[in-house]
Amino acid sequence: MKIGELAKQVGFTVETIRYYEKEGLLHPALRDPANNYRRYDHSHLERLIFIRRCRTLAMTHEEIQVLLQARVQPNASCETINELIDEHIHHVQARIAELQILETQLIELRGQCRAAHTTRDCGILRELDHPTEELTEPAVVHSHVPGSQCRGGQHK
Amino acid sequence: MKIGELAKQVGFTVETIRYYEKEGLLHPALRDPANNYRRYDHSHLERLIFIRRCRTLAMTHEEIQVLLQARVQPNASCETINELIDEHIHHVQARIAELQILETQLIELRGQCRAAHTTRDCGILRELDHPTEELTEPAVVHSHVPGSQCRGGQHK
DNA sequence: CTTGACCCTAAAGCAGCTTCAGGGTGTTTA
DNA sequence: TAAACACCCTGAAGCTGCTTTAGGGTCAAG
Repeated sequence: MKIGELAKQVGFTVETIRYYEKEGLLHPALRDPANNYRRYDHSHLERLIFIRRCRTLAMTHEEIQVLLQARVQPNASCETINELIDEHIHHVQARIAELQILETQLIELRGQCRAAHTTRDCGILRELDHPTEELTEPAVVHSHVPGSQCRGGQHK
Repeated sequence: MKIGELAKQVGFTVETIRYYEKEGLLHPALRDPANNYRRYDHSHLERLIFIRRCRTLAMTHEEIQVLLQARVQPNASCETINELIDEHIHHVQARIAELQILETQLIELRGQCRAAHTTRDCGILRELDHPTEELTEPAVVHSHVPGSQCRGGQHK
């Protein structure tokens, strides 16, 4: 099948599939000599479903690579896999904990200004200007789960 | 003071401070004519502390810009600020909910393989290969909070 | 024979930095 | 006085997982 069909079946965009090929997650497809279109078979589809499942579980490409490797070594121990999942769970849990602290702090902050005043008298701005003790600690330190690299202030 | 000193006082790296200047979060510093070094005063320090606090609370630069704007308009209504914080809280809460679903799914998955077998018999790989009903739904759809853009599989 | 749906590549964009390459400045110490 | 070392500068690339854009072929239907 062609890439559009594959995309539809598996629920990725065609761009994503091409991207996965470039990244080495998906084996390069054979090309139709006539027009250079990619041609896919059932094994590609299975692999993509596997990948999709892993991404749904917020695994990185690196983690997925490990699992894909393991998948083609039926006689190896699956301990690596268990450890990978365990670690991943820990990351997720750590992230949740961080965000819960963040939530608490934000609600506390929000409480500084219940009614609408002028910004001059806004308790929120005041709080942000002169951080209170217990609100000063970084809520979000670091993590590897969903989007850690992008947000969450780990200042140094 | 020079940038290194400022960095130490406020807890950012010098690179981050220069980056903030380039992004427009921080006003460009005056330069020492002798050597072109940046020179900072107390207002820069205050502004950076404000920014740091906001980043600790995982706000985007865009959100911080809004707050910084508001900060210099003492007579304006602070309703915008309240709304911004409220929305931010919602994002964080939504993100937590997503991650909790993810956690549940991962633990369920992990349960498929308690002892270490060969990968051939690994319940985890089996599950990833042939997704079960209730585990098929995307746990992480989207969000704007801490790192949404980077991770979390929103396939299409 | 043109319209529209599909395919291709390479490069840039997103967020918020960090790192690197390449090069000055300034103080201290041998 | 010269080397060593800490600090400053700029511009560009790298990180993650895609998405978007630009520019261009292929192919079936009307």
